[in-house]
Amino acid sequence: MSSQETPRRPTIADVAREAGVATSTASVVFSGKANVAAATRERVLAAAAELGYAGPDPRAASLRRGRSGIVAVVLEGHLRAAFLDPVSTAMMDGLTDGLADLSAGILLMRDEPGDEGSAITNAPVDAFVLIGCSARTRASLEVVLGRGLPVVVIEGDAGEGVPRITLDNVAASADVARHVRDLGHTDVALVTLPLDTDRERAPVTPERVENATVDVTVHRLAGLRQIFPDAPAISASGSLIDEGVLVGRMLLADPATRPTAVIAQSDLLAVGVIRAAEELGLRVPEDLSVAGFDGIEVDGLGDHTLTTSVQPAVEKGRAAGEQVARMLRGEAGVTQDLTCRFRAGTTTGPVPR
Amino acid sequence: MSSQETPRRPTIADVAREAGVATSTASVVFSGKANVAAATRERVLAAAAELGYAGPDPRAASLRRGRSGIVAVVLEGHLRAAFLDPVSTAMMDGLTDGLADLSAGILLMRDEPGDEGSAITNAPVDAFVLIGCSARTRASLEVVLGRGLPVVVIEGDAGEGVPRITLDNVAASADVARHVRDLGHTDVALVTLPLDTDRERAPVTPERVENATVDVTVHRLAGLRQIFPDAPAISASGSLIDEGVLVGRMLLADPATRPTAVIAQSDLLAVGVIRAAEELGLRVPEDLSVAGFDGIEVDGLGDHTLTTSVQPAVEKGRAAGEQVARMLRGEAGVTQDLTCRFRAGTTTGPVPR
DNA sequence: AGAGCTTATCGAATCGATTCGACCCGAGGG
DNA sequence: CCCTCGGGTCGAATCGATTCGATAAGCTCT
Repeated sequence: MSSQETPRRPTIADVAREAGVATSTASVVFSGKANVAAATRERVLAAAAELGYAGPDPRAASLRRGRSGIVAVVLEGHLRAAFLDPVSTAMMDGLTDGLADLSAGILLMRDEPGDEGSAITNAPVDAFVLIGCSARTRASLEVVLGRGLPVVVIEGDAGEGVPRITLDNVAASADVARHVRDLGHTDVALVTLPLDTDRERAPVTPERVENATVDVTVHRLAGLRQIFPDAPAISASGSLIDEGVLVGRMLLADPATRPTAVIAQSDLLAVGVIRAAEELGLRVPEDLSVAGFDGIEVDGLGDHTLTTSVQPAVEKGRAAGEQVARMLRGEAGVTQDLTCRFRAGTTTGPVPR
Repeated sequence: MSSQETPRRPTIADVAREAGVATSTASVVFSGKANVAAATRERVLAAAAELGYAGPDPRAASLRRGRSGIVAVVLEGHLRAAFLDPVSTAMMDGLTDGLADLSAGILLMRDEPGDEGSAITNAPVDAFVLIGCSARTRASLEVVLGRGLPVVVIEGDAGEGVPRITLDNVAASADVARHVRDLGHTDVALVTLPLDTDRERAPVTPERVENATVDVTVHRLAGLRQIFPDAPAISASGSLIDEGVLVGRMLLADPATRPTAVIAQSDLLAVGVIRAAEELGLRVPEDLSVAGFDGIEVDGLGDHTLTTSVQPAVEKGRAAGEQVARMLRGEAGVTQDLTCRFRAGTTTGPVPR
């Protein structure tokens, strides 16, 4: 009303006073948690409009309610990297779905090295979804559990009491390897995901496996090694086509030591290997069989369909979202093991004679 | 100490009592905003450990502080789509950089159709970054402004008083077109980004341009049309390689009407067009010149370097972040116009004779 | 030793909303 | 005609921490 400058934004108390009702009544008008006479509602709304009140302050509301409506998703590494991976994006999609009825927002954060002052300790969130499982993620887990918030871990082991969403990585990898073996291949090379946060691109040695911190990598490797116990392996520094090309060149450069089949732990890596093979004039699958893992749609494969194990990426995210929703309702979270489905493609074939 | 069940999480008051200090002192121990004797700090920390107190509740802190440490990023469309676009991800990267000294988290949200109860009205955030500019984004803008929070708009016009981060899309597009014209091309086709939220893949007509709601598309088109006023154009339904392939097929299928050059409004689309050309047995750039926009790294282009205009995507995000940081410090936000840099690649060449 | 400081700690107000029990009043039932 | 029931509204407590001004204690300097 007065054109004096109003130093601060109006509060619900201001609105209530203007409308001549109690603040509790005004509050109820906005939250709709109780019956309010139509006339009263009108007056409150009018007063709000008058004062330029844009609704309850979410900060205050979340304090009182004990809920902020935000779920944190903690990924390792640069945010950008996470989203270059189609599996991650598919998962995020599923996650938003799974959280839909909470109408919760998703707060992305990386697991920062610095424990103190980290976003993980300070963010006003209701629950956490941890993705992947590096040593760093484990450290983050401590912090999160300390805050007493619900946690769901995707693709990682968080210890007792923390629900997980996992894949049958071992069995699915073994399926892929078995398919390759059944085609007659014995001279097989493996391309693994990063073993640890160092992400070194280098041959995989027993001691490196011993010290590996990324469970997915280790599990898939175990599955592959069930079939090919002695296959040489090189770890890539990330799940990228370009990485696959680099590793592919390492594996295929020397005709003398060239394997007849390469199994990669991700489709992107597999595509890279195929590209490296093409560079070297090798035909796939006539000269070289290549298999991947994930079952994503990959651009640029020509007419090929990648032989791979299709993981339920969207489903993974959705499951995580649903567990979070459950836990926020006070029910116990449940660990879910999702299964991959083997898909024979056109990138694998019989051993060249 | 007692193994009685403690119904609720300890508060800072509990810790203070246990340590025998005032809550204000305990608070200061955690925030570090004032000097505390080492001995006192120890006692408080010990008490906290004893009680399992994991630090101040961020909800309460954000109420009191008036800051939640979260910045909302509003994108249009599915979150997933945003992350399939390398430009978006680069921008997000820059944004996190720009916000670094705020140590703020980023809350992703879509501009939901439903105004009420939307995340946009209820999220406890300190500021907003709006990306793109559809009609929906404009609607979101209203809500945000109503909340009186700082807003920065990337690639869109938000009206007076709202700082923008923009590109010289018109001039940069004209540069690309000029390069193509200087190579002698007169028979040029354009591939545009979506014109509106319908994202229809269809020939661009004057009335469609008239009703277009996506500023970027319109501006880039204007730049291209400065040089090629009559060039036919087809709008893609998104910035994706696959879309480029589809549109490319439409443009190139009929040898009779086939242009000698195609200018796409994004690199991904350009790559798609190149792929479509290769499908049809056309050589690039001998038979067909293709240019893009964005200057991203694209996988799978072989030895080609795309002719394009390189936009400062990371810088765009960083600039937005910095403006947000400024506004939160109470200074006025400043509109920034960033410029693209033309890059001649190997995908454009002289007109085939 | 007293004036003038700095340092450590305390109390109390405050941030802005939500929510629960109490209260009022008119309508319906016995 | 009295009593009960329930819709509508109000007061006041509460959520958990931050912060500012006040107070007390310890020191230096003359």
